[in-house]
Amino acid sequence: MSLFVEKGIAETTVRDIATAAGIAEGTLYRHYPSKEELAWQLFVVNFTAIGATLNELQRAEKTTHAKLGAIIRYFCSVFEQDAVIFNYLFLARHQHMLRLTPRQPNPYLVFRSVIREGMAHGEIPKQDLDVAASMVMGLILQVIDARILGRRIHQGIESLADTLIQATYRVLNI
Amino acid sequence: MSLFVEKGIAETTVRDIATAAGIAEGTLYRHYPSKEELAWQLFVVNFTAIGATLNELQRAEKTTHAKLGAIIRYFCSVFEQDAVIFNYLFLARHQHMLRLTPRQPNPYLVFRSVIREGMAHGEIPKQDLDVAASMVMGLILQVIDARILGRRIHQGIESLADTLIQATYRVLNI
Amino acid sequence: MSLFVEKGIAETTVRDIATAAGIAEGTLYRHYPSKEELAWQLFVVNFTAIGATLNELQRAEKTTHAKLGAIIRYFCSVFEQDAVIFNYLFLARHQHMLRLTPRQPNPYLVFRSVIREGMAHGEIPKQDLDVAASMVMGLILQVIDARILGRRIHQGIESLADTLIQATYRVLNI
Amino acid sequence: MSLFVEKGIAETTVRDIATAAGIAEGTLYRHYPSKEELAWQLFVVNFTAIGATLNELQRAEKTTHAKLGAIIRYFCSVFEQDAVIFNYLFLARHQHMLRLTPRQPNPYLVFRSVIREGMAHGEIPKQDLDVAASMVMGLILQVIDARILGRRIHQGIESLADTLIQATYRVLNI
DNA sequence: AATGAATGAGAATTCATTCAT
DNA sequence: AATGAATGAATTCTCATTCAT
Repeated sequence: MSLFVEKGIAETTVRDIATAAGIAEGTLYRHYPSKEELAWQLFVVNFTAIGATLNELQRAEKTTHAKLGAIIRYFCSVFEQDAVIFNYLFLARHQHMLRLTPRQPNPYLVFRSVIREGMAHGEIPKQDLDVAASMVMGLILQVIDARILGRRIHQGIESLADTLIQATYRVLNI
Repeated sequence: MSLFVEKGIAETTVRDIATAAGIAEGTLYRHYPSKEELAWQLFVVNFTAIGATLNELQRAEKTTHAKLGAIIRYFCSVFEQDAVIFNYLFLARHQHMLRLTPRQPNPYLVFRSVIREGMAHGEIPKQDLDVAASMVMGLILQVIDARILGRRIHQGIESLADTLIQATYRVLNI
Repeated sequence: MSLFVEKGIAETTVRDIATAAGIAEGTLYRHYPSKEELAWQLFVVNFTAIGATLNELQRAEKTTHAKLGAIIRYFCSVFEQDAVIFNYLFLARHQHMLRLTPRQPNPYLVFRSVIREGMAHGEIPKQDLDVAASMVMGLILQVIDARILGRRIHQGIESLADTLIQATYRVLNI
Repeated sequence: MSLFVEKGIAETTVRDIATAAGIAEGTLYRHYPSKEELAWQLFVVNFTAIGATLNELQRAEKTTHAKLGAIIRYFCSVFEQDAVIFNYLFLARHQHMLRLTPRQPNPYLVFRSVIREGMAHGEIPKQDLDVAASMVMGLILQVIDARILGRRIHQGIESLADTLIQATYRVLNI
């Protein structure tokens, strides 16, 4: 993933990967049928793992307010701890999005369903669901991206999470 | 740009481009020294053009409120009229960001300076400038991106712009 | 010729030549039908010109001794004055030698015929004609080449010519 | 080397080489990083090998007279046995000469040092060292070259070596 | 199961030559 | 007659994948 993030997927060769992994080029093919499939596995495993965790987190909370807080806080901490995963998922998103099935856990869909339920229960004012979910995802992702790459943002992770949570409440008009 | 957006930059061959352009492969090299440079030119020309237009638009307005409205509205209209340009800029961003000089007009910096001035004039509550600018950019871009790619969002462009403007005001606590 | 000598014939492009000559690429084709033909013309014109001059010089002298002195002295002076020609002829020799007809004036053949006549008149001891001519050509060319390229040899042209003439006499056993 | 000698280095394609070698084009690049580097390796390996052998040969002899005889005789035999190598070194000389370091064994320098020592020991009359060495190299190389390419010289290798040795003694005034 | 040399299709790029202006 | 943009065949080189060891 580091290599894919640093150089881009197409620009990373199988030799690069094998060297970095300390194995022979041919050995890679014992684990993945192709470079393309490796990139996909890396994407889907991490993407769905985060989706699954987010889902558990939101289910553990009662109110929409608390659910949003929990999942945003998790978002911030997981990417603080593993910027490479965040960057990879961010980078590979467009290429792999279409291959995701609706059955697979999906962070975007977790946010979406939390917001949908919030609207259903009257905790969030009625509004276009996908617009709302996109706005929330966007403001969070962009800030994390800026923090990781742009080096502009120097807030601690705790206060950053709080900032994003408050902003999310305001965007959703909670 | 269409080809780059459809297939990805690395996946688009010079032959693809030449064929689509109705010229010979060698002819491309009379206009651009390499495929890489072509991708960069396509990026920088359009990116700075949008940056320059945004800057003019915000200067034509008095209040921060109006400035934000004008530039978000433009964002929505440009993507509506030139979805390919918008997508290309979105796609190529990570690859080319580092090569941009601070002198070149830059949409992100326009948003950032409007927010900075708003805070200076007391029109926007004091907050971390780059976090605020990132949140605003993020919520706008993600929604447009979802509309273009995800096919989830079907609102008309007019009401979408208004939605984004209102969300921006709320995020910034105006 | 400078370009051909500096970079090699294959490595010099028509664009290089046109630029150096201050003309357009297409214009070159008004003067020469191809780059290959240009290289050939450059070779044959200079090669035969030197051959013709050498022939006149040897005819103006009576004795083999004097003939050899005259043509070696000319060799030294012409290359002292135009190192580029020497280098070009030296460089292009192998490529173009086969295309020379026996009718065309040829420096090697002038040396050869002077030596042949010298042997016929008893001025030079009998020996293998082509071996003798090659040895003489070789010792002269290599020294001039070393002087031009290798920068090892710093003798003045006058004394160098004398040295080569004396060496030629000794090699031929005159 | 055969291909380079027959067609010239620039005129020989990687495909030609791979086909002649009975390997795939890509395989060549597992052995040499570029065609250019292949040409250089072919040059330097053979050039220094001959230089090293010449050096051993001259050290095995006591007198300058014997040293010159031994190295010239070797020159004649190596070209007889490996005309392709000889031709290749002759052909590639100008392109690669500048990349040779003074540390690498070098046939020219062997001749030069034998002559220098000969002058130091009074076995060869005092004269300009580099002029003398160039003349000797030139007369030998040109004859061998003529024999290989020009098809003019048909002497047996034994008598040719003797002829060149005697000519060398005369040129050096031994 | 691991290796890494070999493969060969396909990529970017070059450049001698042509030709409309 | 000169120009220089356009051409496209040919070239070098890359690299995902295969396969004998």
